[in-house]
Amino acid sequence: MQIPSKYDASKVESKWYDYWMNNNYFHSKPDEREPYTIVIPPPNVTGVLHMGHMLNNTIQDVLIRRARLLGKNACWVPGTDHASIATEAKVVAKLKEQGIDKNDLTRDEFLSHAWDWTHEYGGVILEQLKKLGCSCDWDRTKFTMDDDMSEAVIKVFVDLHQKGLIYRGYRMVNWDPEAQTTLSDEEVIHEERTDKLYYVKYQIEDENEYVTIATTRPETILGDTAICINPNDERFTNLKGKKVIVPLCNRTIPIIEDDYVDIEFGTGCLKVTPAHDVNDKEIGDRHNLEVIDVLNADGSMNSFGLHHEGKDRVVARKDVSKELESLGLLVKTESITHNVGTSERTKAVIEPRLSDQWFLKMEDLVKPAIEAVLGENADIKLFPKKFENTYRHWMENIRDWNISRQLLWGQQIPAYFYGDGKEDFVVAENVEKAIELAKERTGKSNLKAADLKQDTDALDTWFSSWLWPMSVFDGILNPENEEIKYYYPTNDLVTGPDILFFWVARMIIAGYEYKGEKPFKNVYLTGLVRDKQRRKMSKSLGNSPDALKLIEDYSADGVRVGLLLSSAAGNDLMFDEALCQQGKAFGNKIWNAFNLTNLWEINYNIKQPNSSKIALDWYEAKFNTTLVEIEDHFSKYRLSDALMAIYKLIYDDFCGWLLEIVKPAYQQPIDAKTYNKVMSIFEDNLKILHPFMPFLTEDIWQYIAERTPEEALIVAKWPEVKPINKVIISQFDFASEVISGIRNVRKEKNIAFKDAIGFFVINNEKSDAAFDDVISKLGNLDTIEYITEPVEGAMTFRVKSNEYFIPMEGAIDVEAEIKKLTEELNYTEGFLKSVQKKLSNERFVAGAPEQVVNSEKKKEADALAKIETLKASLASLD
RNA sequence: GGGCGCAUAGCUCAGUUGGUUCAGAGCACUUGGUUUACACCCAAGGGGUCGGGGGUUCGAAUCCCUCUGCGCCCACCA
Repeated sequence: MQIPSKYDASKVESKWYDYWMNNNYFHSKPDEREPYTIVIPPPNVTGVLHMGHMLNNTIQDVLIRRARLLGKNACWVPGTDHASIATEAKVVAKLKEQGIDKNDLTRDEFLSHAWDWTHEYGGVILEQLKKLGCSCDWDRTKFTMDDDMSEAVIKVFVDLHQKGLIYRGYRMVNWDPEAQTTLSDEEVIHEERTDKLYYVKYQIEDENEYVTIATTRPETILGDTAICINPNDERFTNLKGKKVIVPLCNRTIPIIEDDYVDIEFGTGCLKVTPAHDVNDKEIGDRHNLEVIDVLNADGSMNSFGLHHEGKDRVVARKDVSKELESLGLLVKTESITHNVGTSERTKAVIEPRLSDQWFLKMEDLVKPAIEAVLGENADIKLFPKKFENTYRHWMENIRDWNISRQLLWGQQIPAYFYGDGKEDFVVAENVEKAIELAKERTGKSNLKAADLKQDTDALDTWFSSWLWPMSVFDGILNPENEEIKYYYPTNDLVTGPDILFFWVARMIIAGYEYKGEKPFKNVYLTGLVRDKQRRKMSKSLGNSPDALKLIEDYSADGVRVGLLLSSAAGNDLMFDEALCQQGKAFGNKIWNAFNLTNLWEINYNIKQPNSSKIALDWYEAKFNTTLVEIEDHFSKYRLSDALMAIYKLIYDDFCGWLLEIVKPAYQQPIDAKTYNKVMSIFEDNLKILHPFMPFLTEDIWQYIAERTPEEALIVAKWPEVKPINKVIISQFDFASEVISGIRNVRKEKNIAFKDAIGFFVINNEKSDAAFDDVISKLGNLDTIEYITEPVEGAMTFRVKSNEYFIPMEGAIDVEAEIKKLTEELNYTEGFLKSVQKKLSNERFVAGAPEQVVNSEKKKEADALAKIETLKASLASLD
């Protein structure tokens, strides 16, 4: 048949992707087969494909395609996440470019812009996944803000509220002044920073004495409502019960005593600002202190900032310190290294801020989730296992989850206020139900929708994505539907360890709460993709390659192989384009192997050469050995090792050895029996490689034979393991050493391969002659003759105790031969000595297992035999 | 501050219960090669006191202690 001499990946890849789509192979519906399900970690709806996604989704596709080949009902559900804070930030920025201020828009107007944006960019990343070859069931594509998905979120909120697990509280929360929203504890990243520690004097009321405090935030002095000392601090007994005057605003505040104060730190005096520090808030609560908030929502000073009003807190800090200095109240400044909370998304420094927020009580919810991963009969396995510790630590120290966000893009909190009081609200799925509830609560039967004001906050994105494995199958709204019963729990979850808490842990929590069952059986945590210098790949560094450009340059198959070649689970992946090149070269190698078989002329009348027959038997044994190895790797999620095993099988064993052995001489035909067997082996190779290189393998598969759509490789049957002939493998290994020996002699003596040579063997090992025809072919030997006496005037080499002779035309360098033999003899004698030393150690013979002792005895015997051979050779040269 | 993990060839990493295939793989490197599938190729080869030190054992890359150097997660001390 006519095939292109070069493999054109870009054409081939789109062709087969279309073919798979048109034949609906990615689509799954419940049937009698065993399901194999993966839900995609939904990428941000407005995101673009980066290397992390490439790795992640390649792994998922490998797992899905393998499951499909194993005959399971493979279902990979794709989708995107509305990513409330990230998307809202992007929309706000875009509006700003157009001169529109978010605050000038109504809620509906803003949301309409956000939806426009979503519709414009929303599908991009999913299209990119198709280029990578991902075999997702696109008919099932979900978005976390689809109507039914949102409905599920609201239903869960109402339910948790009814259970008393969701509550509203006035608490110190993490405030992002840039996004102007609260964040959960998980969204706060602690960064080490060096700042100034300011020492400031406060005058004691009615005295000309001062106390000095240390603070990193002088601008909050204006919010001070007490000075605190440790009651046991003997230095300050004179201060007890006195008052001090707050600098700048000249308010009088008390000196209080609390054990919290560390006598050793700073001056031992602490300024207490309950509005701007979690600890100060607690002290304030204990001592009934006033709370003075000096900041606006955007981090600028409010009217309590007096003449600093309107300045950003950072600017105000400097200005206040200058002012203090000019007043002679700034004693000194020091450098201090401490940790500062920053926003995961906006990088802004977090302000502790008091406000009314919604919280989810976690204490009881986490219990089944802890048991599921860490219990005695753990239902969920993490790969690699080391993350179980991290998981445990987080789960056991969990605090209530702040789920409200002061954002518009997301599910709006279904709480409806009927009055101005903090408790004057009802929680319901919709306004109609809310009115009913509000009527009951207030006794006012004339309440209308217009009388109710819905809470303006939206829910944390993760409060929707934690339902993902259930809600994509409509498992929340219709818990008894056929799909959720069939596909849930899913099998494997593949994601990065950075969202272990954000997402993975919470899905487990939600799964047990709403299905009473785990959401997935195994969690495969990939590493971060880094560049060659170990730097994290990021847009700002510009070290992240363009994913689509890579696919263009190296083919999707090549990139997939490149990514997987060095990515053990949980280890960071040092990405190097050279690996993609290796992937592409591998594809080329296989294509050329196919090209070779395609060039052969088949003859039905010639007999199968013995060398071909034995080589095919050997390959079958080798293939099955590898197959067993691959199964083991897959069971441990060692995809990199599985791929490497296949790589070596195809590259070395199939192309390097088998094809070379069965390849007919120039312009000679091949016998039909060999040809058919080679092609059937080729097909088996394609099957096991298909999950990794889906396009190339499908392409060759379809060239090998006419196939109906039902016979496509993507839905072929994974090979079954057959019994392995171990003897033939060791015979081959021996033969390959002999061939190596021949090649070495040829190289040393500069004998071209086309010149056939004579070959003689003293078979001390009594090795089987099964592979002699193979040795003869690959060594280009005239004959192999078995002899008992050394050949004179020949190059020699040894494998074990066998000696091989290749007669030379010219003179042999006897000196060099003697030297070579002597070196070999010395080495073997040294080896023998060490083995014998071990064997003469009574404690070794008594203590070691029998098979270990036997193996040492075998080594001894082999060495003795070899020494004999070497000595005989040396004697014959003298 | 608390916890977890890592250190094996130039690079990226395997090495499961201490002995059986214990010092390995891929890449890179060196040398040679226009044999009629493939130079995106073939053949051959060099290269490691298994981070340092100590211990347990007949036997340690593997178990224990210690030191050094990295990485990650968690954390409200100004």
